[in-house]
Amino acid sequence: MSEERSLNFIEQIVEEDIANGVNDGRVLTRFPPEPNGYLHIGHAKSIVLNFGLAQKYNGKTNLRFDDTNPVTEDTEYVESIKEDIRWLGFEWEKELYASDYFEQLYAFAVKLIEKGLAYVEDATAEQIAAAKGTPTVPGTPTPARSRSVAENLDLFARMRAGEFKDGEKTLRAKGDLAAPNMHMRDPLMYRIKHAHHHRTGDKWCIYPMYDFAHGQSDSIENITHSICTLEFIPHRPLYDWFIKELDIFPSRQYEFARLNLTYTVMSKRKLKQLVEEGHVRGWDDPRMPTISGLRRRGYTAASIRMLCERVGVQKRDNMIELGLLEFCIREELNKTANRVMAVLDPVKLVITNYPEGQVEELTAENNPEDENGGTRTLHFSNTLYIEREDFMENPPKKFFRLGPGNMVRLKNAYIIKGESFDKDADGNITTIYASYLPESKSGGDQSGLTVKGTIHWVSAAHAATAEVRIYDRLFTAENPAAEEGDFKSLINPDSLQVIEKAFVEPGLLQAKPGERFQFLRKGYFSVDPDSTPEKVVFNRTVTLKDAWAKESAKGK
RNA sequence: UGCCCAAUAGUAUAAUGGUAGUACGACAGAUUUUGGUUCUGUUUGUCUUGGUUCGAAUCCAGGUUGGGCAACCA
Repeated sequence: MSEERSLNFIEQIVEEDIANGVNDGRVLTRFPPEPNGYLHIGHAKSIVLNFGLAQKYNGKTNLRFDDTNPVTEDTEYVESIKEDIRWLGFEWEKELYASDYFEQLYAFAVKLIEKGLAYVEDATAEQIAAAKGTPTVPGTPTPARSRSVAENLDLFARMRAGEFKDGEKTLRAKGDLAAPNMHMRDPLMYRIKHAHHHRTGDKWCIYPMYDFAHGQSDSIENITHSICTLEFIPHRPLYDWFIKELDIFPSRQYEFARLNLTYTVMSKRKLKQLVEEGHVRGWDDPRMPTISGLRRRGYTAASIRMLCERVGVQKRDNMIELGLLEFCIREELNKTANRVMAVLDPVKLVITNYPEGQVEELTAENNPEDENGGTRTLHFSNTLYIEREDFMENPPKKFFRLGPGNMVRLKNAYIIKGESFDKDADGNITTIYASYLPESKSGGDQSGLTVKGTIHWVSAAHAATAEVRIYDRLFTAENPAAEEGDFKSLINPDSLQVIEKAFVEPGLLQAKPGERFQFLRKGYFSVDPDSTPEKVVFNRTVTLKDAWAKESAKGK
């Protein structure tokens, strides 16, 4: 009752239908993936839409695998798709397969033949294409178009019986060869494929085409609102035509614009290529826009759902900025992720006036955004690691970190003042020396000083090591699919950086795969399934917003 | 070229004939033991030309631009 969110155009249609008593107000949607690849975030939009609509209007959603092409499909994909939908937080009413309807669809085809609305074609693919004409030139009938009903019935039965080779015959609908919509010019309904199907095995050698399977499957299930993407708009007249001529339940098709995200690709074909050619480590590589990739990267289901809700549902093509997805995950993790300190690019810091060998226990807040987040104990000593970028030999004015003579606070510990440093033969700083102010201890600061900067650290003697994988956008172009040439030439060569030995708080050794943390000042990280008890592996989900990075980039 | 779909700040999205609003971003400031968070403020928009109307982002017509379709893929 609280929010007054306006309805998207599909919700408006559904509400009108309910108001008009269409289907007695019943709402049944379906999510219909072809099991030939892994789900990506574009599918998430469809899932959130279909399942969300049903939830909102007291309906149900079926999961239906559109498995009408045996040569591309596999059970492996079926399993991953189910896992991903569940992970996103949705449960389907029925798990169904278009292949469950092969017998029924065959009967539908026979009915159309009997009505004189379908015929068995002898022509090859090339001949059919040639006879279809062009958008401006009407098609011409092939000789087979005038076959008798009896002959068509006989031939179609023999197609099913396996008397013909692949490509030798097809079943076509008798449409309108002059139709401006090319899909109505005698579209194919069945083709012969002597191929093993992942569910029906070798029972069938003829398989229905999308156009003769999808709408009919919707109808068989009594789907009320069949929601698909924009490219199926030209198929809708066919969808309606089959339903009308078959006189079956009138499911209705509605189309929305698919989700596009900057700096990635969203076509299954391209994603498959990235996997098969080894540009990424697999479908669940954390750089992939797949659901499994995003999950491994550390994205939560809620953040993906939030994105889908924020981008809305429309008919205009769109390109969503990756930044919006990042906003969604930061928004959630800021509230839920415990803060820890991790030094990714370490340099040694020695506190010259802190007694050698002394160890002090300090208290640190786990999450300032969470009152019940609790605290943990940190160990402090005279030798620490800090981030290399947190020290500058000649700091510019706005650099609020450590430098010779500069003061900075060590998070949860003391204020220190930079003194000197050692360099190796190559000019790299090897050790930084600083002094600390004993009266500036966190929680009971008596120093009266305020410093601009606070940096994170770990005690060298107490730190654990971990592998940290830093990810960046997979492509260098905003819209790789739109660029000239091979999209793979636009792959970002620096999309993965592996830090073999980062220093982290020792407590992190107990972290379990999937756990998420904020590495203070560095970003949100989640534990990768590659982790072992000996070596924890972290994936960087997303950086924190970084005002300093922006500021320092200005000078260049 | 034929048919179809679409067009509102940088990106998305609302306003359904009656004050063009919201979010993300950007910019500025305040707060801050994370250059994070939070808070405040600022900036930028109805593709175009006509028409209907007291009144048009919205309806109509023409144009422009972008996208889709012409697979034995889905």
